[in-house]
Amino acid sequence: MSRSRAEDGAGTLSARVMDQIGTRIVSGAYKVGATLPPELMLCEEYGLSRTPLREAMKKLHAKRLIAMGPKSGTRVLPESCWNQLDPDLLRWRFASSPDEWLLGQLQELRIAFEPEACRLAAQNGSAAAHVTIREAFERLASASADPSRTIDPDVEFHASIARATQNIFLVSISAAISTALHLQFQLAAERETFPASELEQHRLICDAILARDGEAAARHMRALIGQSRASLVEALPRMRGKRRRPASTAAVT
Amino acid sequence: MSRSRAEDGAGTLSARVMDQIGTRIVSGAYKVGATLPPELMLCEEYGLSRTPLREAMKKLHAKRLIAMGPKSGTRVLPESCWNQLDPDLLRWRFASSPDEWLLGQLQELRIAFEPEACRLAAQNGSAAAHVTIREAFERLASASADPSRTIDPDVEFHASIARATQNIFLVSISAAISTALHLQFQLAAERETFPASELEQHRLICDAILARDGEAAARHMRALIGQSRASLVEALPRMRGKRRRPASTAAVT
DNA sequence: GACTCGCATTTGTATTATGTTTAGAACCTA
DNA sequence: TAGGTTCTAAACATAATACAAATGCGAGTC
Repeated sequence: MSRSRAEDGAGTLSARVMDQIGTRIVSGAYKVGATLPPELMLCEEYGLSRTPLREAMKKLHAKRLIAMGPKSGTRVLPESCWNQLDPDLLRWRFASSPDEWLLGQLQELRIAFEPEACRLAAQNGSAAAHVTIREAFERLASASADPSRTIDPDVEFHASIARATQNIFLVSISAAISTALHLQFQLAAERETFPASELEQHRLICDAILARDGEAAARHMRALIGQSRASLVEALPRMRGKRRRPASTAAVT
Repeated sequence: MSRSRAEDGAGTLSARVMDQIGTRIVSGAYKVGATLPPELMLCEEYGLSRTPLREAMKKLHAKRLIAMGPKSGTRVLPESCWNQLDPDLLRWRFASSPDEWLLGQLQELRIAFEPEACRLAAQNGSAAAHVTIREAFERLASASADPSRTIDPDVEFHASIARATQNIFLVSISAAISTALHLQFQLAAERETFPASELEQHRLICDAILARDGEAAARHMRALIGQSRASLVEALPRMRGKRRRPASTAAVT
């Protein structure tokens, strides 16, 4: 009975164990390609029975982090197989090493995704969806004095644009980006006030979408992401400067 | 012993049951928001014990199709929560109703990502990755006489571009797109020969990337996706013309 | 009528036993 | 010795059962 039953966050036992093992995989404690211990050994290590352990394994399997087979054991799949957009996986990544490389990867994803989302939101978005975007912007503007309170409206602003596209895939990707943005904004929340230039950029995006000018909205979104990155790289060195290289993303052809 | 043990495809029991229940959810047999039968009832219905059934449920949970709780039962989550890029989910969608709406959604996703992927592949791609792209193109060109044999090289062409970006998120999205493209190309494979204009467009993309001209590569990719869609909408009416509207993607604000 | 308490239902976890698959060793043959 | 075959056993896959925990819902009470 080494586990005090309340030390981890809430949720079921299988969810907590999935978090633990997932974190260990992402952090490299269980290396890619390696075979992790047999189930019975893991049961003993984490102090639980096979039922919840296997349910945790099946969830990791659904996220494509591991492969299981008789006799061969449970292997950690190469990172190129992982479902990198899974919110849980993103949480584990940010918890493990929110380094410059990860933020750069995220930046590239946003540059690909968000301008086009703006274009579609301007083109396809319903009037009600546009109102939601405007409301999120106004909540952001009214909270801009207190940076810690801008996180939620800022994330919601970007998410509401994605929803306005009426595209299920972009909405789904937006869920991943929202998770990552929330974690990223927490890193950058130490600044004293929300930068006025970024707020202005949000306003330009909002206005362009409501005017159904998709091209301008996309352009302003690109500018915002660029600004956001610039303000982040100067805030990042306050953290530990661990450096990670991909090393396996495009290795196996 | 109602189950003949070989009627379904290969794989574990939990995987097969996950496929069945997932298909039913996607097809609407289990409606969004509804509470599906208790576990013991499902066990009886599918003729198995709770252990593999729950493992299947946990995988659906990891894909965010369902939420489970004591007494409250197992509910089908709204589509906006689903991980729409999961390859399994895409398979179920195409099996259920590969209609014009779904292909339009996919088209929008591709327009958002593949041009930017081309730009990054031209900019960041290693020489080896570029060779891989060229090889995929050459396999495509040499098979262009027999459309059924162009499917795999064509999918591999797009996937190799994604890998060349060295961006884990784009590679992950590419896995979803590859699954969808494979299913989509099978629909369009009835044409007699691979269109010469599309092959030429592939060549332009390939050359632009190898010349590290990201802007041109992106432009040609946009053109290709447009052509691909045009050739598909005329091939689609041969299928049943079921019409589906989203109805819940952007409903809950 | 509102509030509390307890019951019944459903999921969550534990335990044990047995079946199935397959990597790897042992063995046999040419 | 090389090659293939068989065999074994380790590990996962499935089953069956029991109990614990949580919670929606209704009965009972104030």
